[in-house]
Amino acid sequence: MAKSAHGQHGPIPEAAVSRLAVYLRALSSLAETEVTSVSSEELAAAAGVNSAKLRKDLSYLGSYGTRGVGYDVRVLTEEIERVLGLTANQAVAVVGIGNLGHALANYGGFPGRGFPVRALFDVDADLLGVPVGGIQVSRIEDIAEVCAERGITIGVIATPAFSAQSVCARLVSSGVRCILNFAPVELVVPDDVEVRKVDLAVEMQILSFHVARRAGTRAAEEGTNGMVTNPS
Amino acid sequence: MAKSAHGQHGPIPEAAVSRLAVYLRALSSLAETEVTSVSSEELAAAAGVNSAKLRKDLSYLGSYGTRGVGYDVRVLTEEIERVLGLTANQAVAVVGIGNLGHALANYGGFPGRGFPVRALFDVDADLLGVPVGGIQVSRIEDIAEVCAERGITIGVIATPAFSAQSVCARLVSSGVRCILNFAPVELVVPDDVEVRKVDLAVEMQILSFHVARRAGTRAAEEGTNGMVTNPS
DNA sequence: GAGTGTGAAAATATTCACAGCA
DNA sequence: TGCTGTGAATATTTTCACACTC
Repeated sequence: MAKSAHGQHGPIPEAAVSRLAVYLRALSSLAETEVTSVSSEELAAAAGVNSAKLRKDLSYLGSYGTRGVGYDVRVLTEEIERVLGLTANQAVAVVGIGNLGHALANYGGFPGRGFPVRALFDVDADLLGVPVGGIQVSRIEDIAEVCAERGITIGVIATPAFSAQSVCARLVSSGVRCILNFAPVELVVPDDVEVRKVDLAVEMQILSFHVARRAGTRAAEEGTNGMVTNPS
Repeated sequence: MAKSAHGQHGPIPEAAVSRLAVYLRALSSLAETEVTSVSSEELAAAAGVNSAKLRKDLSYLGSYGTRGVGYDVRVLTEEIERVLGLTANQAVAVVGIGNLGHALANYGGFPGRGFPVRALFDVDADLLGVPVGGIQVSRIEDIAEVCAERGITIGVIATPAFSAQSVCARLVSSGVRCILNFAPVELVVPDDVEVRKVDLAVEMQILSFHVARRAGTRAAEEGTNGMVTNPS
């Protein structure tokens, strides 16, 4: 068997995957300027990570840089896109056309292209057939049919919490294997389905923790009292 | 010095903090039923993690369970809220009242209470003074004044990428130390400012990677079936 | 008996630091 | 000389497994 000099070596660590998308955006910005080559130092700065981590992450893809020079913007972009599976377009369905669903539908293809929204679903009869962002809203009951018809591969759940699990089940039984969940519940899915959750309340609470901690720390350092229990 | 049996022992690992908020929601659901006590096993299932991890996470807060019994829902809820700093309400400002900003403003306090939206900002003159979700939109130039006036502690950036950094700078110089960023850029902030980023394109791309990988794996295994890929 | 709390082990992830190539 | 690619060292996170308490 001929061994290629390029190509993915082994499984890419999850943590690295989630940063590849970030590098990709940084590369896009560069591509818009006249820059054709970047060093790990520069790209890392643009992506907000340190350069050793960036080089390590890229090393999982293979060897696409040039020692003493850096990375070719075009080559690296294409390589990351290939690894992330962005060469084939994924068709997206958004379920739940409330405030958030509306916003998502109007994003029109999700920033960073490659993710055209191709179907919208809601229970609200008043919305049926109404075009949002150029796409008509279909009935939840028709998820299976419409998803099959339009080749949906990614489902976005933007419904209230109480209906998220049932919507999810419908999507899964329609063959959707990737789900982005904005509803504040833990979805139960088969092993071969990938779910990612975006939870605004959780993000806010994490921020809240950091404000609180900082305030506590500051009070402690203030010399006088504080709510501090932190024995360091 | 009297040593309390309770209270936080040391610094709480970042990974644990980000799950506390998830446990909190699971606890809220339980509180709505008549359940007053849960085991780590049950709570872990509701939160989508394994029970060892949950127990370890909770152990960073101190010892709030009862051996042989479990955790008191009320007590644990209060403890997590205290640690996350949810006892004091954080006032939120949303900057950029486009599709997404609109949706965020209408959330009205962010699910999971404790985060009332108290200010909205946009550059669009047509929006000035228009109430969205009950709050009037103010001018970006007035960020400093309005934030001080309303005691804003958390800023949410929902502007286009090109204005995110300048909006961020305004928020920071107005004293805001926590930022939730929806714009697809890496914000540069002083060390004492905490930024969390929510990036829909990145989430989609990570999902895309998993579809691609699955498809690849399946193709490779075609013939001899089995979901076994793990070379252990 | 049942289920927490936690050291110790294993797995992951990050950072260092430098050999090796353009 | 300059910068990549990567083993080795370190730090963090997860998991195990069991002593301990109710």
